[in-house]
Amino acid sequence: MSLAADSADKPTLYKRIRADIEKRILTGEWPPGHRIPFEHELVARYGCSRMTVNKALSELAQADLIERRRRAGSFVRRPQHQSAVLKIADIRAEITALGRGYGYELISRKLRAATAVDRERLGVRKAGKVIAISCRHSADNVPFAVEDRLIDLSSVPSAATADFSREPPGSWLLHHVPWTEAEHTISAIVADDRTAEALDIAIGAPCLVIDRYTWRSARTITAVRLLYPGDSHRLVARFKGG
Amino acid sequence: MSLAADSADKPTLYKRIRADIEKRILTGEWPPGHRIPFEHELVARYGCSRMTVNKALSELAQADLIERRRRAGSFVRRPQHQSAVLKIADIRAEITALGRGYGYELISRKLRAATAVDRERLGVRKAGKVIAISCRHSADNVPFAVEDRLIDLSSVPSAATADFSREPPGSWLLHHVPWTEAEHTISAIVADDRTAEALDIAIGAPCLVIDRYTWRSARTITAVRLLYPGDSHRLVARFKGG
DNA sequence: TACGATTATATGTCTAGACATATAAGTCAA
DNA sequence: TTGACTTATATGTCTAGACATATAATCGTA
Repeated sequence: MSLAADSADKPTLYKRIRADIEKRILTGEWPPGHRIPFEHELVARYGCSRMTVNKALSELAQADLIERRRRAGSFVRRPQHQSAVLKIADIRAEITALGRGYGYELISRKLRAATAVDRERLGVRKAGKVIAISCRHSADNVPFAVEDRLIDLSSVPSAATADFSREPPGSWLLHHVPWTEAEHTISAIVADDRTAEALDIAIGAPCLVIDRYTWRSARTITAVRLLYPGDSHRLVARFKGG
Repeated sequence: MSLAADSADKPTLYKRIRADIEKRILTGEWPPGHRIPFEHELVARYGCSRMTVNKALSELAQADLIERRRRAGSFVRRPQHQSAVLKIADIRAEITALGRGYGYELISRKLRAATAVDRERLGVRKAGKVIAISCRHSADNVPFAVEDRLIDLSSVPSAATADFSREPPGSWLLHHVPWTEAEHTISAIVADDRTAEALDIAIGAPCLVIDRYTWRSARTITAVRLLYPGDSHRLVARFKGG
């Protein structure tokens, strides 16, 4: 019944208040829509100032666990946006993390003025230079994914001199272009003859396709298409809060 | 040069401070590793109390945009975990949001004691009752996805009396089971004869597979496998933060 | 009954202090 | 040079107030 935990704690008071409330929400004791105690009630219960309680509630609100409404109170939020955190690591890091030997092979690299197709793929209007890269990643010498990438040189001029024969472009970009936004589109296809050969699978075998479009501050950086053998590779996403 | 915006603003001061800093980070003006001004410097710059600055910085820290280190200062964070927010809406909501007509068809519903296969799929040890559901979702009368679901009745007893002939189990669960965690595995297969018929596609056509495993507080709730036609359906994920 | 004005109230923001604490940096001795 | 000790400092938390503001509830009126 009592909110306050009397045990001697290391965590600070506002963190304890936040954890207490979070626990009640996560266990379902306070279901979506439930009104949590008013600030002044929590102040009385924990014997602290309003700012301390306010900090705890503000953080819960920032984490979308509760919703605060003036005059009405604070309420447990309904699982609103069913979303998942999809971990799409840099492929080299991903393979290394699995404890497998990473292999990289540059198939082609072309620096050219952007064609109409390039511009459409990057979603830009102005003509400029681009780098088109095709490469293959492998794990323990087994093909893992083939990559087909376009980099907008006007956004990332330094890419022109990067050595993509040794370092995969995804890894290079990750370390040279900070704070990007991206959009992923996931779909499935069956392997055509070229894809089948590159991935060493049968023609007609299923492939998982990830199209990623990356930008920073409304500025296109790169567009990439990744093809994985569909039956071997798995994307794992964990989500919380829905 | 000046951090302060002199224009008459609606937003409160701490929000303006936060936005100012966020902008500098997102534009790359303050790259990863850059030390942002000390609290006392911002206090001087904005002419406010330390608590106001502290609130702005605390929120940036909670959003993982900056890292705060005692005695050292606050630093722009490196794009650390390459992750994406994958929106996987409830299928009915997803189709409705697209402005298309939603159709639902219950194929089978069985209430049974959990078999060994069921227990393994749910990741539970104890035997108990489960509901096995097979159903199909359609958009404008075109098959959209087929669903094969298992619900652990010991976790969700009320599911036993739910009417799944009219409401899809995913929607029902979303509204009756709050705050869950889930793990998604995405892969690709080619359609076998049964799948091909259910989705009205050719045998051997690509299919996108989502396996979702949902629990709450270490308690399994449901395991579901969704099959989408691979060339028509697209999962879109946006991510932000490196 | 329906609508408009008033009021009460919970949250939102802010201040000017305080003490705690982790730790970078400097100091000094072995 | 290395290690141990000290100190300065930036952040972390907290208080006891204040006024602002959105809005649910109430009351009065058409």
